[in-house]
Amino acid sequence: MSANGEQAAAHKQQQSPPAPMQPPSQSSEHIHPPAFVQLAPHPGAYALPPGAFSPVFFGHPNPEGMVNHDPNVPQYMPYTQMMYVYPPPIPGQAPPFPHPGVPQPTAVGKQKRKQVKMACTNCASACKKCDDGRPCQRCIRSNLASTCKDGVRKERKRGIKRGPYKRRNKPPSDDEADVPREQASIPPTLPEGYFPYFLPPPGYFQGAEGQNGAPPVQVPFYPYHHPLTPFPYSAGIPMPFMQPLSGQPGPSHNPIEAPQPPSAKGKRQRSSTDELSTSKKSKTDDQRASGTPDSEGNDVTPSGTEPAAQPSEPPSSDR
DNA sequence: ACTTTCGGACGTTCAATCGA
DNA sequence: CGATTGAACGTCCGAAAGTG
Ligand SMILES: [Zn+2]
Ligand SMILES: [Zn+2]
Repeated sequence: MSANGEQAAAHKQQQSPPAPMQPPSQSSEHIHPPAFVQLAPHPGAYALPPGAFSPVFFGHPNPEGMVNHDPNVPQYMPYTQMMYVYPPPIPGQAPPFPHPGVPQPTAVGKQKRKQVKMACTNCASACKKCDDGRPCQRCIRSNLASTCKDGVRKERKRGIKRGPYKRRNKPPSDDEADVPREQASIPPTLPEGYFPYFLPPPGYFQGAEGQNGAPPVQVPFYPYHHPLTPFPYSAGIPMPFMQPLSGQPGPSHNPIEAPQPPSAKGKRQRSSTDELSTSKKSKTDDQRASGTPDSEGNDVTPSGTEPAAQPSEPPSSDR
């Protein structure tokens, strides 16, 4: 199948993949009720993104749950660095709106899939996820390491006429017509140490809005660690998930969780003419003995020691 | 229940085309 | 000639079919 490039141009949305950056183990019973912190209006010179709130103090709701038991660290620590407070991403789910620390979903809230540059022949024929190692992890588990080798990429056809291209889009003219006015007010780059956690949609904090657009009085506080901004209470702290304050159907704001209609594809009938399966594989498969593949699609080793599957391809793309 | 197969969504590459 | 476009080509998700 992989050789057939005839694809319909219409890309229909597929089920959203599980959210990445899932902690190794997480249980819903670790969810804490949100604590609340007092907020103050943004004192700085930078405009807050719409919907962002600027807390002055951060505190862990439950000192028992703190990982940092350093007596020098106050239980309710003044956090002088400017931050925006938003609900954290819920493990296993995509955040209801963009969140740093979660790989940026596409505009429709979908996480981009990462592919290896070249799958081995075994994985390619099985249409399964490969990795950059040779032998790849899947072949190792399937005792196919001896036959694990790169496939040969076809040479692209040349001389194909393509017809006229669409008009090239000009560099955005002064009147950035496409940019919604609210977004245009957001500084393109926040100052160092600032990062928008979430931009809750309007009405997300139901009843929490202040009068005349004034900052809300209280918002739930969630410990969350951003890699660029050390946070005193970060690792190991279970993250409660934001629920709408009252009467709101929870996941409705999450575009990822938009209810998918039951599969529209018709039933697939198996064809007996199977050319790919001529190279028979042994009877092992990815998820075997590994429980389930992790959210990223990386196979998880039984021992739970992820074999550093992604050797982080060189940032420069060949060209 | 587990394994295998594979339809099709979607990511990547790169030749054709465009515009300066 | 560099930038952009967009289709060819590729990976692999996820569900159905097969198997014991
Ligand atoms: Zn492989
Ligand atoms: Zn392999």
